[in-house]
Amino acid sequence: MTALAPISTKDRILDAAELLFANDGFEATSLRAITAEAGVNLASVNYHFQSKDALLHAVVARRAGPINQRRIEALQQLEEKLRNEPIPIDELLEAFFRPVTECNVLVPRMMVRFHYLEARETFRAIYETHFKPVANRFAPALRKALPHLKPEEAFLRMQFTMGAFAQLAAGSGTMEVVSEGRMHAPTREEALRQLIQFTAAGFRAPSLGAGL
Amino acid sequence: MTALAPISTKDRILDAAELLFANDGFEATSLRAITAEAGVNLASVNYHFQSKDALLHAVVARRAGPINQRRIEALQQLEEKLRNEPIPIDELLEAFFRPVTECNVLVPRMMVRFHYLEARETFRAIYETHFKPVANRFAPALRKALPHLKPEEAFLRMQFTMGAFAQLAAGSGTMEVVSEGRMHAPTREEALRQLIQFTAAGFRAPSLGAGL
DNA sequence: GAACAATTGAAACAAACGTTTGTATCATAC
DNA sequence: GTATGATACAAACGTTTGTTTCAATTGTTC
Repeated sequence: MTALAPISTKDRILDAAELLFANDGFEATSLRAITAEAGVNLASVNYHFQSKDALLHAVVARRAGPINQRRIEALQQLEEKLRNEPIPIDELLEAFFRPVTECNVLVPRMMVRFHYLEARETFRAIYETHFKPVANRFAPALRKALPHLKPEEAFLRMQFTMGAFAQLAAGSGTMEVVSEGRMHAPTREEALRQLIQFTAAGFRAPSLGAGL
Repeated sequence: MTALAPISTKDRILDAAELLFANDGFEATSLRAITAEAGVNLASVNYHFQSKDALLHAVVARRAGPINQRRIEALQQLEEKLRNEPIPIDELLEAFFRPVTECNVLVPRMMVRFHYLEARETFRAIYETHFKPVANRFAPALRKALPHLKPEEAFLRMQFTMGAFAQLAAGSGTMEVVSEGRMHAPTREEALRQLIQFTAAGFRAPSLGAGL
């Protein structure tokens, strides 16, 4: 086998775009920066993909597919194990988040940036294609796990959870910077466990009742 | 008194920039879009402010000052009321978040976009100036409120909390869109109470101990 | 090894960007 | 009544953007 596999131009573009989109954002990343990083010609982006927007779709699609597949597999295993019993909220959260934390660190950061930041219209399409189906798949199990919450409350807390994860995914190195070196960043596994510990407790908190 | 006060060019630019930065982001918003929205001449941005970056600073500074002042006032009141007793975590969270939710809705959304999205170097300066001081002011009270957590855990959970709030602030209309109209968005007061309920429970969750 | 399609390369395109320029307008002060 | 300052304006600056063009090169198939 070859020591270093020859990487196709297409993949080199995807890798570079993923890196730069994650670090600088979509708008701020030029095709020239991408092709320079990838070591390929400028025109090859429009040749292999059709436009910068289509490149963004391809970058996301390459990662979202496997992640969502593993999410659904994990959910199915839980459903089979527990039959009709409600799935505990922390196991549900782990099924949803572990596949993301176990892949390349760049991916969640990039996705988070798109999640509520920029390229609004383009992201809308990405959301509909790659995130909405898996969200709909998890929704019933989530409802069953949270019988004490009204639908609006459960939904709002799921949003909080997404935000907490986003903060984790987006901010690589945030802890060192903000604490000025006094603290070390947790490993990915530690961070995942802390995220689940935090958000599961949030979900289990009593309903606020009347208000909402 | 005048029914509708004449708004200065400078303020019209600030208002328009705040609106467009919040909705489209910094990079994606051109000075031409800002001046068109404000109904002023293109050059007036570089006249009243010096650059697009400096305009961003001004937009943030106009809002961050009053908000942080009210945050610190609320914290002082809690400290005086409770003397040396630890401040309950939910009261601490309310002191921190209520001043933000009670101001113009655009502001938190805009700040969130900058918080871990774009204009990295510019935002670093904004963070150091407007957010770091108030964060340092709250830090000791937070530690005292969370004696069961290691410093790293407390810090990580504060990050989760920021992310949960960010999701709330960034996504105006998210609930209607994602739920496809089945749910109505909560009022700001309801959302704040839900945020505190969720994150306070997260903070109170037991330490994970050894790992981190 | 010739023929052909697929891919890459350098260069150029129009459009949009942030910024600068020079001048006009308007108060207020002398 | 004229000089002075701050502000507003239209126009153009040079640069960068995403995209296109077309010739050169590569890889594959007969």
